[in-house]
Amino acid sequence: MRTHELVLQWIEKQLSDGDLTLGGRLPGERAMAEQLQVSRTSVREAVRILEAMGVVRAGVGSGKDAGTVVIAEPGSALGSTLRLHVATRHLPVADIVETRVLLESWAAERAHVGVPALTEAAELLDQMDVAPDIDSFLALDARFHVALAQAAGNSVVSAMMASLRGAIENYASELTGNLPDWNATCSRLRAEHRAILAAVNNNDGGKAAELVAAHIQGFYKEAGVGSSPLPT
Amino acid sequence: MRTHELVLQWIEKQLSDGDLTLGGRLPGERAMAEQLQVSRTSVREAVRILEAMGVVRAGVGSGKDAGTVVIAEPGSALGSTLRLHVATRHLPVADIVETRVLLESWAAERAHVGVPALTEAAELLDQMDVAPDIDSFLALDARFHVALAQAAGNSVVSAMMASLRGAIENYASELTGNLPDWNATCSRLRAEHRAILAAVNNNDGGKAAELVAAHIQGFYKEAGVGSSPLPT
DNA sequence: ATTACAGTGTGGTTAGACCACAGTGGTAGG
DNA sequence: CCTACCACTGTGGTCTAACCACACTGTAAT
Repeated sequence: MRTHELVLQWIEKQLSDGDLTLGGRLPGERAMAEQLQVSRTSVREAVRILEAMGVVRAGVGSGKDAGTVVIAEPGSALGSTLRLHVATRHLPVADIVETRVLLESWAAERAHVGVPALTEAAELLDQMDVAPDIDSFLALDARFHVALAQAAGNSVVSAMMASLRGAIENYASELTGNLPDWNATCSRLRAEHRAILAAVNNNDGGKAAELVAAHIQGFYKEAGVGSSPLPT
Repeated sequence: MRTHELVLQWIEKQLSDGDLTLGGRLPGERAMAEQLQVSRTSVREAVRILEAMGVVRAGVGSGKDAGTVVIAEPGSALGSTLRLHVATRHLPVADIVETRVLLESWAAERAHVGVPALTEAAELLDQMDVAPDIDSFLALDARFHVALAQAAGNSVVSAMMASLRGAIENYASELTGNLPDWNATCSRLRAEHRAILAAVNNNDGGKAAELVAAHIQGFYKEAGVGSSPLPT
């Protein structure tokens, strides 16, 4: 077993034993190196991995933001991973769209009314009405969909949707070039968003799920990407 | 921007530009360090991150398995990430079970008959009939469910199911202690697996989806975990 | 009381060295 | 001629020792 994996194992044990909790600080890199009888290099490689996984955040200097502290951001970490794999051309757009439909319609059907995520979703819709350009509109759009998914209260589904956000923004941005009339599409999307949120707040989960599925598939169809599943 | 992030960016560009493809080799660590005018340490940290993401695999020595080569294993990478976050107690079991039901019933309904993954699934069932102990049975069980999910041909859903595999094995192993009679449960599970596979091969997607959902929820219910969604 | 500054500890980065490993190719012995 | 051996080469893996920038902290001078 490689040295940095040993360090990783040690830190993971501290986590599952509860010796390290959310917001807690890891010992300094030099201290860990001495305690585990390894070089600081190996400790650093382990920390780098944890950082990439969204488990810790490293900060220089001293005080509140300094040191290596435990965080919980699986979404952004899974997002970078997906982005890298998309770069290797091994995750087709159609599959991402299909997965979105699956996750989001499920979440829309089970959204808990009154949850903070829905308030955030409503605010995002207001911001989208005055978005200055296409890309900022799409960024808000992606955040709206993530917020909607969070409303179902399943942390795994939330993390997965958050991880898709980056990919969604990218592809949406590329596909807008295929649209005949952005202004018309934009207006339609905004109306659909309002209808979805209304259905959710009205406790009409079934309708919300249908609307979400139609909303997502409608955009990608219009932008020139079919929604039919492709074999890997 | 930190130095290793610069290296990461450079490698990602090589990937999206197609200069680096699946199975391709990265330049040696020393060569990259010189080319980018950074230290070998920084290059190594970047490579370490890519390795954690399942984008590359590092091998010592020379020849076929040597050097740092581009692979595509988002599943195992996402799996480790999820495992770490479970260790921080931020991903409840109930959410994982719920997500399994969602992904697997969807996949069962859309499984493509005749695809290699289904052949593998059938072989796994045969091996489960002669599994020597509980843990190896559960390991095969988890692989069976992943294979089933792959049959739908959506690479994103496949990667997500693969990433859940580790968590599934862990929790299933812990929960078997709650079962009144393992032998009885094991027989039932085997029969249910056969029924699911038969429904899939019979092109009866709807029935397969129902059976899968009942199969997963049944086990966790029997082992003492409710299937009701919990707020985060 | 306020200001300026040296001190301390953090992660970030670098250079240079050595190791184990696995193939390659030359060479000595059969 | 063939075989067995062995030095060579290039890979990632690890380690040491140093320096940097940063941000806070305590102290001393104003």
